[in-house]
Amino acid sequence: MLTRMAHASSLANRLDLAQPQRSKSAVLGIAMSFGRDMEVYAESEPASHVYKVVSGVVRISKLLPDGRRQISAFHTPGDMFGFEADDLHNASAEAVTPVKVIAYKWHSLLAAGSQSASLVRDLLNLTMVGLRHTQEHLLLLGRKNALERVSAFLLDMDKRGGFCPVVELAMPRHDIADYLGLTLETVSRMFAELKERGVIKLEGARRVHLLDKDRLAALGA
Amino acid sequence: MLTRMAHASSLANRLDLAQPQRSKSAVLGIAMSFGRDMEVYAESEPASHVYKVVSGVVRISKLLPDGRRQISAFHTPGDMFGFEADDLHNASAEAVTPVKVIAYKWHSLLAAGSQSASLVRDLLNLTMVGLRHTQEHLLLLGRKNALERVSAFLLDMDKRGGFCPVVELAMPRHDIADYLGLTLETVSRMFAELKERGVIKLEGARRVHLLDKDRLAALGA
DNA sequence: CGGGATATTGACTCTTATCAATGCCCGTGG
DNA sequence: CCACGGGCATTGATAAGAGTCAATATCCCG
Repeated sequence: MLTRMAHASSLANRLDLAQPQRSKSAVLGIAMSFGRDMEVYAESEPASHVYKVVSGVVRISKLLPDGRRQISAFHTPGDMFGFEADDLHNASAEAVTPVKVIAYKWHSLLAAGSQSASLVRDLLNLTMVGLRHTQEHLLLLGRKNALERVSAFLLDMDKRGGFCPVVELAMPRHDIADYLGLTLETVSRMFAELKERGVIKLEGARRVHLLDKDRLAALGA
Repeated sequence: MLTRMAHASSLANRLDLAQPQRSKSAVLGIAMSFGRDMEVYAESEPASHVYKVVSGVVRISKLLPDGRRQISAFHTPGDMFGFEADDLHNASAEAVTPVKVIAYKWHSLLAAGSQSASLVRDLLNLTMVGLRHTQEHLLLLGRKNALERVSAFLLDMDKRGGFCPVVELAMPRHDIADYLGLTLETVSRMFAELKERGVIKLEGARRVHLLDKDRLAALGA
C-alpha cells in the first residue's frame, strides 16, 4: 500500500528519459508548443495522445451549448493530462500562458505497458490522483461559499508554487471564476474582501501576497 | 484505441469468476452486507479494499467540519468503488439501501496485476470512467441551475435503470440535494416545477414517471 | 505615453437558502 | 383492520448571497 504514492511521480521520470533504443518499454514523446489561448485539444476530438506539461499552465474545460464554461483543472509543469475513458476527449485543453508540452501516443504507452506492469500502475496512480483532486473540487463547487472558494484557490496556488509567500496567478479573473463556479465580479469582490481583512495583499491583479495563511486555511475549509 | 472501453466491463467478470486455484491472476473477494445508512468505510480510514456492488445503492460523500456534505456518486449493482490515490479513503461510503458488496484486497489486485497487465489496465479504465463522471458533475455543480441539475439527475437515474419510463429513486430528497449541491426544499420545488410543466409525474415521493424525456434532456443540458 | 484589455466597484435583481408550518406516507401496534 | 405516530416531503414567506448590468479604474504592452 505504501508504494502507491511513490509510483505516481516515477512515470514522469521514466518518460523523460525514454529513448527508443534504450529498452523495450521506453516511450518516445514529441515536444510541442502552444501560444496563449491556443487549443492543445478540443472536446470530442479523438484522444490519441496524453501530455506532460514542461512549462506554462494548461486549463481543462467543458462548455455548455450556451457558452457557460467550467474549468476542471489547471495543470502546471510536471503534470500530465489528457487521459480519457473512451476514444474522444470529453473536455478541451488550452494554454493559459505560452506552453510547452510533450505528447505521448496513448497507444504506445499501453504497448509499453504490456511489457512493464509498473508503467500501467503509474498511469493508474496518476488517474487516481486526478480523481481525488476532482472529488475535492466537487465539494468546493457544491458546498462552499464564494469566500471559501477563493481562499481554497489561493492556498492551492500557493502549494503548487512551493509555499512561497507571494503567489503569481497565471490566469485572468475570468478563468479563476470559471474554475470556482463564480462570476469574475464575485472573484474580484472576494479578493477585495480578503484584502480588507488583511489576509492578502495585491500587487497588480496577478501577484498576491499571502499575509496570513492560517486565516486563509481557516476560510478555505 | 477501440479496445479501451471493452476492457472496462471485463474486470467485473474476471473478479466474479475468480477462484484462487483457477489461475495465477485470480483474485478472491469476500461478500459483505450493510444495512441502510451503515458505513462501508469512513473518510481517512485506511484504504485496504475496493468494492463491487452486488445489490442496493451506495453513496460516496465528503463532509465539511460544520456538517455540509457533498455526495460525489451513487453506485448501483455492477459498479466498483473505493479506489484511492493514497493509503487512506478520502471520502466515505455508506449504504443508501440495504447493500451487498464484494470486497477485494487492493494489495491482492495489484499482485495479480503484476502477472496480468490487462487487469491493471481494467482498473485504469474503471478509474478513468469515474474521472469522466466526476468532471461531468463538476460542470453540473459549477454552472447549471437547480432545474437543470434535477433534470440531469433524473436522466442519469433513468439511464442506470435501463431507460424504463418509471424511475425508482433509491434515495431520499436530502441525498439528492447533497448530490446536486442544493437544499432538499429546492429539489422538492424543482420536482413540483417539472410536474407543473407536464414533464414528469410523481407517484409517491420515490417513483417518478418520465413523461417527456426529450424535454427533460433539453433542460438537463 | 497611449490605448485596449483586464479588473474593480456600485446599484440593483434574481435565484436559491433558510425558517417554519403543514401534509402525506408507511409501518407498527392495538 | 384501522388508528396512530414518526420520519419524509411539500409548500409558503422571507432573507441572503451571488449574478447582472453598467460605469470607471488600472495595468500592461506596444
